[in-house]
Amino acid sequence: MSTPASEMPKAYDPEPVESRWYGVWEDAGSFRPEANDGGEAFCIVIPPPNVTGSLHMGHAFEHSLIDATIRRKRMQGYAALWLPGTDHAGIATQNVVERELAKEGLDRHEIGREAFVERVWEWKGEQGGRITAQMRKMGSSCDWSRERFTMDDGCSRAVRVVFVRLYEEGLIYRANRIINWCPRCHTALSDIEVEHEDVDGELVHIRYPFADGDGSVTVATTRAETMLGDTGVAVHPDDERYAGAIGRTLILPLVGREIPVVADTAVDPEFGTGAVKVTPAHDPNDFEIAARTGLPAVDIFTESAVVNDNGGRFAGLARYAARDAVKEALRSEGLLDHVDEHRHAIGHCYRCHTVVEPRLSLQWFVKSKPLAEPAAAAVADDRTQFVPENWEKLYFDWLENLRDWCVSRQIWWGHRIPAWYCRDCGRVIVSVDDPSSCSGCMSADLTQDEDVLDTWFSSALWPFTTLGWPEQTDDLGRYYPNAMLHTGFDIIYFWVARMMQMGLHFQGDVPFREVAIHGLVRDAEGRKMSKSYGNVVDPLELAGRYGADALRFALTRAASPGHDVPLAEEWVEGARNFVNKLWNSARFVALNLDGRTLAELEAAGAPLPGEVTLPERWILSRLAQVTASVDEGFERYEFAQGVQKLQAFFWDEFCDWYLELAKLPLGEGGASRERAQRVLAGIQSTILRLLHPVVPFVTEELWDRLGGDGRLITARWPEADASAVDETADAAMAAVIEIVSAIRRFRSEHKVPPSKKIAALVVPADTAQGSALSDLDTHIRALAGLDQFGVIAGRDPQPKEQRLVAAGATIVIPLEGVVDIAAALADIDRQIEKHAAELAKVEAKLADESFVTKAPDHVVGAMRTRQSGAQEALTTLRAQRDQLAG
RNA sequence: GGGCGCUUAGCUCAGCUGGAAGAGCGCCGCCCUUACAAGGCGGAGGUCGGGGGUUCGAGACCCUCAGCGCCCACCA
Repeated sequence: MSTPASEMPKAYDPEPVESRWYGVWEDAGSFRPEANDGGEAFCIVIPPPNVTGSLHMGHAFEHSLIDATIRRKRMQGYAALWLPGTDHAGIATQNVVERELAKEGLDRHEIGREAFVERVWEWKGEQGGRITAQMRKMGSSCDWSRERFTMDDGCSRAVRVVFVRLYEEGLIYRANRIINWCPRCHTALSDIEVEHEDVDGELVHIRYPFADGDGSVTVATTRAETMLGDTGVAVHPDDERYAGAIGRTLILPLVGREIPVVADTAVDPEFGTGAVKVTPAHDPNDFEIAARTGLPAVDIFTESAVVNDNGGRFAGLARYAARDAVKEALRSEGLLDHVDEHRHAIGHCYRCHTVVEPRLSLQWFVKSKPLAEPAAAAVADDRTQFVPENWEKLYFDWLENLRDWCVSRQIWWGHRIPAWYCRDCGRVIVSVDDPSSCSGCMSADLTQDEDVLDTWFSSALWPFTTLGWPEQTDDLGRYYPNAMLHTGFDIIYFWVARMMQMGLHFQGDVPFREVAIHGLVRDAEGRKMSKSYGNVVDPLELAGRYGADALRFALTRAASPGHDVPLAEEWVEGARNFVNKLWNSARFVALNLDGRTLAELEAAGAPLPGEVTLPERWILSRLAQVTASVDEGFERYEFAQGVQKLQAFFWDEFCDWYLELAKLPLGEGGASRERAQRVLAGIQSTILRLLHPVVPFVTEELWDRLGGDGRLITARWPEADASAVDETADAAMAAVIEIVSAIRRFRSEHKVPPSKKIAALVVPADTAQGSALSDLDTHIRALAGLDQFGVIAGRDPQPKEQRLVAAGATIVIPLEGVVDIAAALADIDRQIEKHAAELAKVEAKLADESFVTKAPDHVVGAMRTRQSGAQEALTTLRAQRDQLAG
């Protein structure tokens, strides 16, 4: 023991404890799986946070779950590995550094690509350690010797190997397609990087006159400015209204271009006017119509969504200014038919929230089908299971409707695409290593593709690149597939589904056996934490004030798969109180161990000396049950269930009842004291170990002070001792508790001061109860504040006595000098009322013929027991009432 | 337009296979009882969103309505 128990302060102070242990653990190598070398592998890779970010509440929550999972597995003897790392977060990080540059009045284009990337690496160097330092503060038990970064050498090489392999397999290709373009970030985005939002817009109806001057066709559009890029108008081939129009030529207003009317079945005759303006460069549908009907594409926007020279006199106008100008011009030419209100969804960039522009451009794509099908199958046949299962449906739906993934980004921070173009022969060379000459014409005049890959491309490889792939390392063999993954539902598409695809394709097996989905951390009112609400809480700040353990406890106590977690400061305060209670229970135990350690007493173990008492049998029985159920809760990631059960057991049963009851045998000395010490030690030790995955710091500290085996607490995960379960003891103690509570209630209701000792006699429900009560008479006297207590076989109602019915027993309390008759009568009337209501309810049930015949015997039997119990209670109480009233 | 989820005590939520309504926080009394006032003891508070149905029995299962939330969607 490092500190004598007598020096334990009354109030637990987390600060010195939490700042001490992390280093000890790390120095001992206890976060390395090698600490359990012979054990079965159990690996979780971290969902890599942004390298330049800082720890927010969502991380704190997720990490609490991962850490609880990994610490428990470690205690169970697994070679448990929590593999940490960070993500380069392409667009996000680039944006941050660009803002830094802007403060200096600089633009990335001014300093050039090389200098800019250098700048980002510098930034990463300065900021990169922050989040990992914060994780240490929170107690996350990562193996930092294996820490990775998505852009470190190994991961970068892996990305190239994957890209080349997919390219050679025909699963990566380059094509001119309509992609989602962010005019602020100046890059393409994948479909899921676009967030749709309903907005009130307009449906503008424009007349396009025929070239021959004979009439016009009216088209409807939500984006009037794109008419500048129209190269045709499409109608449904069966639409009689336009039967004569197909093949005729229209004059595009404001531009003057001659454009044809074409027929295409993609047109919905019901919508708008049934005639669609076709803008192949700025709308995916139109692009496809154009592809089928041979219409050309005219790009009218710059990369910033400003009208370019193809827009004629509108050139130089930003897209919304152009929209107004186009409408105004059409109006003045009398071609603006009318404008309807129209609510529709428009896409925004998920990084900067700018409205996304569909844009025709040359990009790299990953073919989806061949990768998606095996990924769906692996979940369908349970090689990977989602917890809770209902997220699987979402996963399947997404994979089924997956379109090819645009993976090229026009930014500078990221994995540069390993493709080179030969200036001489135009050949495309895709290669893991930088080529020095063209593989076709041998020319040395090569230029590398300017684009980088989507950040999620490297994330998709995380479960195996972090283990050393493409090298066939020992870690890869040992820890792939990962045991499981903890992550949020918001990145099932971005990340989970893609890891499944890549893992299956490149490793031939799923990346993890289970995916436990957690919810969002919300505030006390259930609102999402966000800057705009101003309800964002800093986890480090809370941990600083209440302890990392308290924050972890508060989060874990509410965590159940798939569900959001509300968090208010009061909850954390409550968790802090819990930790303090734990501290003090240990302090009590420590003060009563005669300088011995938990380990010594546990080793002394069974058989316990002397005769094992009811409270001892009971608490050991309860411990066994609770251990089993906590273990099961953790195993199923039902942390809330496990933690709440443990909390209730520790506080309500162990502290409130057993510790109080133990004070007597501890005072008796001899075998009684020895026995109580061993029981206390066993329970305290088990509680510490069960709690350790959730509140590692305080439990380690207490183990250090009381444990005494010179080892860290991580040694053993407790197993439930099924043989300790003792239902007889459970029932007997339940009765004792009920009887003591009844007497306490009586005292409290009649304001009998604690200093005033009263007497009580109990007529037990049966002989077993009777002997339990007799055995515990001293305890009961202490707990209920009695100076006299006795168990008697029977007693007729007498004047100046009160009767309480509890657990089938009758408690007799002399009233003389304690409570006046009127108050006692009122008390009895309340009890009579309660039991009469119970009897009425039960008898109504038993009078129901179909209940008695159809319900299972044990249910009917239980009902009969309740009936006789209520009847007896009423008989007793009424007789007593007559006595008092008479 | 599809899909998912939620509606239980003042607040946030548990209630797994249908058999006497729970926790934490808050609230109201009484207590510094030598582990803990960050505590102890006692208490109040719910016709489980509405309406149907299945069942001997429904907070739990089915249908339906209402309200809220989230995700997906290239009808211009």
